[in-house]
Amino acid sequence: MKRSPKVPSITVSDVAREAKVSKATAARVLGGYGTVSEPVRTAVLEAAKALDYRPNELARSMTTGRSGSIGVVVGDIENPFFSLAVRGISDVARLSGINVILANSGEEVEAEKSAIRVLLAKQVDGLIVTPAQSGDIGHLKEIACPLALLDRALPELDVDTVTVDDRNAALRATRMLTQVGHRRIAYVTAAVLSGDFRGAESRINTSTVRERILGFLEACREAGIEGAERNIHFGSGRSESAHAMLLQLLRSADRPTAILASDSVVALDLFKAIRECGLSIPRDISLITFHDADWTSVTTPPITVIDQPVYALGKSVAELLIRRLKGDGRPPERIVLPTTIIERMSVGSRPSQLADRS
Amino acid sequence: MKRSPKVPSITVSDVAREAKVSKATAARVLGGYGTVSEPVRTAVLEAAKALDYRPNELARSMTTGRSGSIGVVVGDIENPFFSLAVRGISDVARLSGINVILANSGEEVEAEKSAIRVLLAKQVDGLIVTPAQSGDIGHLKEIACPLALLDRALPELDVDTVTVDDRNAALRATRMLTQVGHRRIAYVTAAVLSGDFRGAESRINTSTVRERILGFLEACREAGIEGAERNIHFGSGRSESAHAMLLQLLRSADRPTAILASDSVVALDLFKAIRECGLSIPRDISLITFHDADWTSVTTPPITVIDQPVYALGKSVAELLIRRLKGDGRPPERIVLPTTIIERMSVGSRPSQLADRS
DNA sequence: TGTTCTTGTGAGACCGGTCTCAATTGCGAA
DNA sequence: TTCGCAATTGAGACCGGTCTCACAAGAACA
Repeated sequence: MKRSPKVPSITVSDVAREAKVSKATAARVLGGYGTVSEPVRTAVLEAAKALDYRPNELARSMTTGRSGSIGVVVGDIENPFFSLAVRGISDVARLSGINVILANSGEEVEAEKSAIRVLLAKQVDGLIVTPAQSGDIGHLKEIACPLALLDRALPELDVDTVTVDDRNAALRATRMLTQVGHRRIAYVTAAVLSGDFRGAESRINTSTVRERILGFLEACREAGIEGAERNIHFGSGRSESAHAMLLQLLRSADRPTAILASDSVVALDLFKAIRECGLSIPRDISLITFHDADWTSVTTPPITVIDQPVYALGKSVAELLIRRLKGDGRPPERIVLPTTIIERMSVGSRPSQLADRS
Repeated sequence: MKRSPKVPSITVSDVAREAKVSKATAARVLGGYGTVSEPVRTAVLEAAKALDYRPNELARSMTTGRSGSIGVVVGDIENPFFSLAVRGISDVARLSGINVILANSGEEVEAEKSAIRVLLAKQVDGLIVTPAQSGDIGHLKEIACPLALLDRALPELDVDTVTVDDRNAALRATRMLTQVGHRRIAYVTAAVLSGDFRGAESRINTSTVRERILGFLEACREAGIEGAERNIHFGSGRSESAHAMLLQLLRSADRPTAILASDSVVALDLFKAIRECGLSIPRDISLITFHDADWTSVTTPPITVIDQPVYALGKSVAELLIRRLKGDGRPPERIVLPTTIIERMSVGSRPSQLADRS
C-alpha cells in the first residue's frame, strides 16, 4: 500500500493566512455562517479566489455529521425501469443540492446488505432501497438513518414508501385476458421464491410481487379459473436457465395462451422465446407486460402494457426522503401511484384450436 | 438549518475503552495496520463486536486522503449504452473494493462541470468521464486526480482512454449500404454541433463523433457520393424538436434511402418516425445503428447493428483508472476496442423508384 | 460618564479516524 | 550478567473543516 502523492490542497488556514485573519474568521466567510464584517468578508473571498480554494466536503461532513448525499440501492440499473426511477431521484436530489450514490444489488440480498453497509459507512444522510428479498430484512430494520422504499413495500417496515397499485393493475390486466376467453394464463416474474408457490402467499413479503400475484389470482378466480397458482413462474431473471425455463413453458403441451410479465426485461425475453418457438402474438399467445419500456411500441405486434409512472415513482420517494432529512417528523407515508393500461396489439382471443383442460 | 439529532456512533475510542487498551492500539487492530499481540487483538475485536463498531469511512478518508471511491460522469443513464458501461465499471470497482458515485450530465457541459466539481469536493480518488462537449474541456484539464475517458477521446487530453474503432465501424457499416446501391445515406447523431457542418470537421473534437463521421464520409467518397456532408444530422436527442426534425427529414423530397444512427436511442426514435411516415424497412429505407440494444433483435424487421463491446468498454476504463490509482506510472493508454457488425434484416438494396439526384 | 448590549474576531476544542515517535518489555547474544 | 534489538504499546499530533467561548470595541442606554 503506497502513500499517494497527496497534492497539498488549499485549506481554510491557508486562506486565513493570505487574508491576514484568523482561521475561524476565514471559516465563517467560507462556510457562510456566523457574522463577519464586510471588508473582512471581501478580503477572505479574494484570498480564496486567488488561492483557488475548494472546500473539502469530507472534512465538512465529518464535523457536521451530514454528508449531503443519499444512497440508492436498486436491483438492476440496466433494467430501464430502474434507470428511469433513478433519474427521477437524481433530478429531485440535484434540486436540493444532494448527491446520489448509486449501488446495484443485482437483486441479491447479500449484495444489498454489503451495499448498504458501505453507503452507511460513507455516512449517507438517507437511503432509498428497492429491497431484493422480503424475508431477509433485518439489515433494513437496523438502519439508523432515514430510509425510504421504492417500488416495493415491506409491511413490517414502517417507513416512507412509494409503490404503484400493483394489485389493481394485475387485476385489470388479467381481466383483460380472461374477458377474451383465456383460461390458461401464466404470470412470469423475475422475483425468486424459495420452494414452490402452493399456499406460499404468506412467504412473499415483497409487496410488489405479492400484490401482483393477488391481483392475478383474483382475476382468475372471478373467471372461475382454478389452480391458477400453478401458472405463476418465478425466477425469470437474466440468465440462460431462465430462458430455458421459458422455452420449456412455451413448449409444454398445456402451454399458456396468455402471459402477464412482471417487467419489460422479462417480457423481452418472453417475446424472443415466443418467436423461437415459432409462436405468433397474439394469434397463438397473448402478452401483457408491466412497464411501458420504449421498445414495446415498436415490436410487431406492439405490446399491450401496464404503464407505471416510473419517473414519478423515483421523484416521489426522493421528495419523501429529503423532506424527512430536513427534519419532518410526521409519520411515514405510503404513497401508491396509479397505473394505466396502454392497449396495443398483443392481446387476442383464446386460440380455439387449443382446448383448455383446467 | 436544524442540527440533526446526531446519533452518537461507536468510535475507536469507545472500543479502546471497552477493551482496556489505548486508542492507538484499538485503531491498529480495527484499521488492520501495525503490529498487535494476539491476545490484545482478540480483546479489541470482541469489544468491537460487542459494541457493534462500524468505522466511519469519512474520518478514515480524511486522514488517508483516499476516499475509496471514484466518480463516473456519463451523458445519460437511461441510454442502455451507458447503463451497460456503468455496470462494467461497477463490477470492476466492486472487485477492488471501490465505490462508484454516479452523476448524469444530461450531455450538457455545465451540468458536467458542476458534477465534476461536486465529485472532486467529495474527494473521489479518480474520475471516469464521457465528455459531453469537446470544445469546452478546460474543466477536464484542471482535474488533479487521475482521470479516464470513456467512449469519447479528446486529442488534447492525454489521459487513459477507452473507445471503440468508431471510424472503421462507421466505414464498414456505410459500405454495407453503398454496396447495395444506396447513394442518399444519412448519418443521424444525438451530438450537437453549433452552426452547420460544412467543413467543420475540425470543430468536432469529440473522437466518437468525428471518427464516425470520417468513416461515414470515407465510405461515401469511395462510392463516389459527393456532398455527403449535407446528410449529417446533429442534435437528434430525446426531444420533441428532434423527433420533428426526423419527420421532416423522412418526408423531404430527397429523403435518404438509408440511415446510419449513432446510438440505439436515436435509432428507436428513427424507427418510430419511419413508421409514422408510413415507410417500410428495408423496402423504402434501410437502417443500421450503433449499439446492439436488446430490442433491436425483436423488431420487424430486426435491425442490423454495429455491436460495440459496451460492457468491456466500462470494464477497461475502470481497470485502467484503478491501476493508476494504485500508483502505476506508465504513460496514458488509449485503448481502442473492436466492433462487429451484426447483420439482421434492416438493410435492403436501394429502392428503385427513388432516383438519386446527387 | 458609567453600564449594558451588540457585533466582530481570535483561540482552541472537536469530529473519528491514521500515523509518528518514544517508552516499555522480553529475549537471545556476547 | 549485561547489552542490543525486535516486538508491543501508549501518548498525542494531525487531517480540514465546524463551532463554542471569551474577549475587545463600539453603540445604546441610563
